[in-house]
Amino acid sequence: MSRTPKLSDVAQHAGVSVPTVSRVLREVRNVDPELKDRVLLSVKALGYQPNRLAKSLREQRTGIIGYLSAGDIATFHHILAQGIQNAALDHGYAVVTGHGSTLEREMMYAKIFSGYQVDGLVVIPSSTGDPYLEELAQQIPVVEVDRTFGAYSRHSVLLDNRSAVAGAVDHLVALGHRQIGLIYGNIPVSTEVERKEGFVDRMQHHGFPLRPEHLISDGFSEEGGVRAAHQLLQLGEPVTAVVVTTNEMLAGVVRAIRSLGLSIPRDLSLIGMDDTRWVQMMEPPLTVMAQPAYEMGYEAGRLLIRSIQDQDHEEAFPRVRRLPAQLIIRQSTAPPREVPSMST
Amino acid sequence: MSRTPKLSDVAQHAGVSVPTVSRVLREVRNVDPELKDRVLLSVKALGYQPNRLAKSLREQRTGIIGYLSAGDIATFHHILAQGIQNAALDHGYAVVTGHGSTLEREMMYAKIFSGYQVDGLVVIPSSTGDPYLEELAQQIPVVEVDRTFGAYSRHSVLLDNRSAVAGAVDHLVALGHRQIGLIYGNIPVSTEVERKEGFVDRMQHHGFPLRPEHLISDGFSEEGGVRAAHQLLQLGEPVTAVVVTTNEMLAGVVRAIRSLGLSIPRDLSLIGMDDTRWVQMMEPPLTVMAQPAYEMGYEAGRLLIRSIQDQDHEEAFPRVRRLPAQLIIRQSTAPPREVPSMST
DNA sequence: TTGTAGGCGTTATCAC
DNA sequence: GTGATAACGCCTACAA
Repeated sequence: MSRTPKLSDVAQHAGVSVPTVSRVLREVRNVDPELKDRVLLSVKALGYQPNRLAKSLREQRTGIIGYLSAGDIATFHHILAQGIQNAALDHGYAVVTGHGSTLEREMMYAKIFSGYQVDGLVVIPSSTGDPYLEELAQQIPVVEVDRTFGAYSRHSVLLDNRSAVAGAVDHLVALGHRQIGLIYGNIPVSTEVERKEGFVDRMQHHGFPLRPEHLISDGFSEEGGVRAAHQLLQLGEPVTAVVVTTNEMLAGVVRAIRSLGLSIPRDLSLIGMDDTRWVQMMEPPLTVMAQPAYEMGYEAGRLLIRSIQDQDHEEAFPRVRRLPAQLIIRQSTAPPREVPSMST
Repeated sequence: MSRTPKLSDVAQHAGVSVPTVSRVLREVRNVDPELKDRVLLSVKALGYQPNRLAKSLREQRTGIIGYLSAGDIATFHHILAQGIQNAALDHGYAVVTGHGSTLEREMMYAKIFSGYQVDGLVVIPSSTGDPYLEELAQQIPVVEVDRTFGAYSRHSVLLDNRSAVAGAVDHLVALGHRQIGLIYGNIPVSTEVERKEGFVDRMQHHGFPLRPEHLISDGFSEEGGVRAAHQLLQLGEPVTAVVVTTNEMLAGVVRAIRSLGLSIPRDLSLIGMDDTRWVQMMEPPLTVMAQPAYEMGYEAGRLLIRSIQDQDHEEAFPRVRRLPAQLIIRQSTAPPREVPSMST
């Protein structure tokens, strides 16, 4: 007998045929109760565990989904991954994970996933031009999460970025701010594009003239945030409030504000994105738009699995699912100071 | 022809036999250069991709390793996971991930990994009594990382917890502190045990009398940190410095210190564990013992894969690999204030 | 050097 | 209701 027992071992032990054991285990068709008992006893006795590999090969489906993340290593994407994990677990799938924030790595993982015959893929895309991913997307369902380029998949689970930023703007406007700046990342990813557009739209909705110099984009990093903040805050006509679209840049903005000797929220109101711990522990705790990271992950996993199991009715599915952000008001936002040059 | 081309399709296309194609692709044995070219051309033409499932079934090894994490969702374990991912990628393995911080989920994942025939497993154990994990560990190599119960595996990659805490103590002692408190988690996990022991040993090494009331343990959470800090700081004979063994509790300790109106480091020096962003963004930035999270993950992955590929020489391997922490001095530690009651 | 045959562990199709 | 038999895609003898 081999190292681990297989169906034929159980069959021999129980004195029945291999297919009978298989049928008992899968509870398919009727099996004589007595034989069934004998089989189950033998399974217990031998400690039989089914081999998913053989099952997968035979059934032409692995029960594995891929998760390819190009996200940064901050908390948001980690929590999102938990959501996917749990959705998979709840539906009997396993997750093989890859992390690739460059096109090269994304391509490597696309090949790997393809080789492992994953049944579907959740992806936070890093680029818009991965030929392997495109090919994969034609063979199996792919769900984009967090960001989209619209190229790979028919389905996506995204934040309602426009509403999120609009909510931030509304909050600041209600406090009395009129000169509001936006700091965002300069890479053409959907989140950044939508957040910027949402900002512009909402400012116009409120009838505020839009000053191009109040929209600053820079690198998607802490350093980018530092540079953008310096640029924005050293204008002749400074803003009284700033919205920052990414957590990474937010950290840089905070550092810059400190180094300029400005006080939050006395001199400047600040709204960030993503409710991480440091945002809560800071002095003062920051007002942010919180993303439902776990829910986004779970929803992406669930949508993918439904998509896998339902490939016929595919067309009926929604293509894009938007989840709302939540404004969490802390102490980094307050009414603007009276500006002497304007009030006198 | 089936949906995706297989070896026989390539063979037919190239006008050779199946094993020839296989041999060309695996670059094993000599193949006539002309046939080889024809085969490679056909592979390209058909877009053939090997099916790992069949390969795995045949070879009795999957090239998949499991990663079971019972870690929290803070940054440390996420970075560690990146290390494992990259070690796997570098050696041609894929990673299927599970997250289970309870015994129940740990058992579920152990079964899943077993079913997928993973070649090995890296685990941050959540408990000491998972029968499925124990069984799995007898069949495939298992490496514990971050913490150990010593029950599942012969190998582990851990922080040098004793030295880490000793370094923190030394730093505080050099600043002039004598009354140093320790706040640690009250669950019997190796990290907490070792850190506490390291603290006690080092205090005794310096010849300072150890006061039991200066060693406070509480729940492994922010709330636990709050409670522990209140308990420690409201003693008759208060400490001038505190070492906190976990990031979660550290957040609670900071909150408690603030609510008590104490100033860091004027009234109290503070050293934490784990160099996360919030620790850097805080006012003042905290002095911490930084863990080499990525390296720990990579090392665990590498050790596991070596272990998988080298099952014969297994015995020669080291059982425990300790990686050093690094003291990062920021502004939460300073000499203690002169205590009037003692100096006058 | 190349091809043929058999098997990895499972499920599906058919007789019985 | 049950048991042979074939097949999933690949690799490894062994024979040609």
